[in-house]
Amino acid sequence: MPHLAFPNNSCEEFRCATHCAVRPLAICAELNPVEHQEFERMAQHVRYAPKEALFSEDEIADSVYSLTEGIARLYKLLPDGRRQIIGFALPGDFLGMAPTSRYSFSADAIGTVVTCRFFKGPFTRFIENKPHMLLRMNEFATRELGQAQDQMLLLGRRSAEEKVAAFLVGWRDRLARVEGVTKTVMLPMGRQDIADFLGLTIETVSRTFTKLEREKLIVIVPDGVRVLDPKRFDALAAA
Amino acid sequence: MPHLAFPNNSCEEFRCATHCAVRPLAICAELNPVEHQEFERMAQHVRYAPKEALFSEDEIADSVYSLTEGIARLYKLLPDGRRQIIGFALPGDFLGMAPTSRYSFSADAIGTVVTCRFFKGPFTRFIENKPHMLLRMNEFATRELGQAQDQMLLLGRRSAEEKVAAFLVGWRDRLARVEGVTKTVMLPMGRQDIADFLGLTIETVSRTFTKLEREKLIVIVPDGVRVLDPKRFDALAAA
DNA sequence: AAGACGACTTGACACAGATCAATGCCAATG
DNA sequence: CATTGGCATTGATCTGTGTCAAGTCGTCTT
Repeated sequence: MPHLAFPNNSCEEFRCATHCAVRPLAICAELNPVEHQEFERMAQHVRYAPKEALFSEDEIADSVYSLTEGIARLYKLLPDGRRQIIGFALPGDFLGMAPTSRYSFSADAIGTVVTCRFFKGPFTRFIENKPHMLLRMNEFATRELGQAQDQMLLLGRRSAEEKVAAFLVGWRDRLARVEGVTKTVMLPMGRQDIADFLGLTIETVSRTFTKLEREKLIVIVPDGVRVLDPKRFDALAAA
Repeated sequence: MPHLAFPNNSCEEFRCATHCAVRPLAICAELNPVEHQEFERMAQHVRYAPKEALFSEDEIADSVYSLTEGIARLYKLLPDGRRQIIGFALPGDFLGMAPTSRYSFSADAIGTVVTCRFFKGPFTRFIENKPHMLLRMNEFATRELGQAQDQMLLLGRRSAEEKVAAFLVGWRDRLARVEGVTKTVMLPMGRQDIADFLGLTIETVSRTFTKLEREKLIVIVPDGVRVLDPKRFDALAAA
C-alpha cells in the first residue's frame, strides 16, 4: 500500500508549526505566530488507518479537518449503493464545510491519513473576526467549486478515454503541488475508485488504461502510470 | 417566452433598497442601512436581453453580479462545441467569483435578466473588512458547492429517467424559494438546455418527458410541467 | 393566409460502455 | 508451499442512450 511522499512516521507529538510540511498550502498558512499558536491549541492531530472513515454523509457536522498527510476519498452514495466519488483530498485540503448542519458527503482514508481536526464551535469563533482567514476560506471554497465545475463537464460530456486522460492529467498536476513534478504519476486509489470518480465501471477504466498503453501514451506501473508523451496526452485530456 | 414572476418592468431608476424583491435572499441581505447605502453606490443595475451574455469563460473577471430578476444559464464549452450547463441562476444568486483572474464559465440570460453589477476592486475593498459579509459569501459558496456535488452524483450515476425526475424536483424546490410553492413547475429553459444540464441529448430528454407523462407522473404544459403524483415523483428523484 | 422558422417529438438504427463471466496476479496467511 | 482473497484484466454479449432523419406544432413575418 503506497503512501506517496506522506510516510507513516508519527505526528501527534509534534506541534504543527514545527513539522507540518503542507502548512504553506493549508488553510492556516497566513496566520501570524500568535494566531497560529491559538489555532494550534484548538487542533487535535488525528491519524486514520487505511479505509477508516473521517466522517460520513448525514452525520452531524461537528468538526472540520485540515488534511496534513495521506489521501482521502470523498463520496456520495445512492440508496441502492451506487457511489460517486466527488473528489480526492490531498495534504493541505480543507474538509467538512457543509451547507447544512450535517455532512453532505462521506470521507475516508486511502492509505494512512493524518488530519488537524477542529470542533466547529471554537473554529467558527476563531475565524469569524479574522477577515484574512475568511478570505482564505473563500479562496478554498472557490477553488473547490471550480474543480467541481470542471468535473461536471467531464462527467456530462466527455468520452471514457477523455475522462481517463483528463483524470490522469488533473491528478498529476495536483500531486505536483505537494510532491513536486515527477515523471510517473502515483495512483494510490484503486481502479474502482477511479471508475466511481469518472462515472464509469471498473472494466471500462481497466480497458481504457490498456488502450492508452497500447497507443504508447502511458506505461502502467505498480501503483501508478508513467506518461510517455505529455504533449499528445495533454491534448487528449483537453479535447 | 415566459419570465416567471420576474416581469420586464424597468429597474434601473430605483434604488435597490426600495424595490429589490429578492434582497432577503441575496448576498447583501445582512448589511445594515449605512453599509447598504455604500454598497448601493458601488452597484450598477444592468438589464440583459434574452440570450445576451453577462460574461464569458476566459474573459478577465473584472466584475461580480447579484442576479435580481430573471434566470441565467451558466455553462462551459469544450473546444469542439460540446456544452455542459453547470447551473441555472435564480434571483438572489451571486455570480462571477472565479478561482483565477478569468471567469471559469460563461453566463447568459434566459429571458430578460437584471443584475446588480460590482467591479471587483471596489467590491473586494468593501467586503475585506466586513466579517459578516465574508461569512455570507462563504455560505453562498458552500451552498453552491453542495449543489455541484449533488450534480456530480446525478451526472455520474443516475439513469436518464432519474436525471430528469431529480432535475424537476430540484428546480421546483429552488423556484419555491423565490416564487413560493406552485402546482405547475415553470421551465423557462428549453429542452436543449435541460439536456446539456443533465448530460443527455435533447431527444432523450424529450422521450423521457413523454415517458413520465405516459406513466401519469406529470403533465406537459406550455413552458412547464405539472406534477401529478408528488409522492411517487420525489421517490423516483431520490432513488 | 401562406410560408418560414424554431422548438419539440417520434421512429429506426448504431454504438459506447455496461454487464456477466472467466482468468491472472500477487501479497498475506497458515 | 499451497491456499485464500482482493484487485485487475480480458472476452463475449447486452442495452441505454446517442445519432440520424422525418415529422408536428405553434408563432412570427409579410
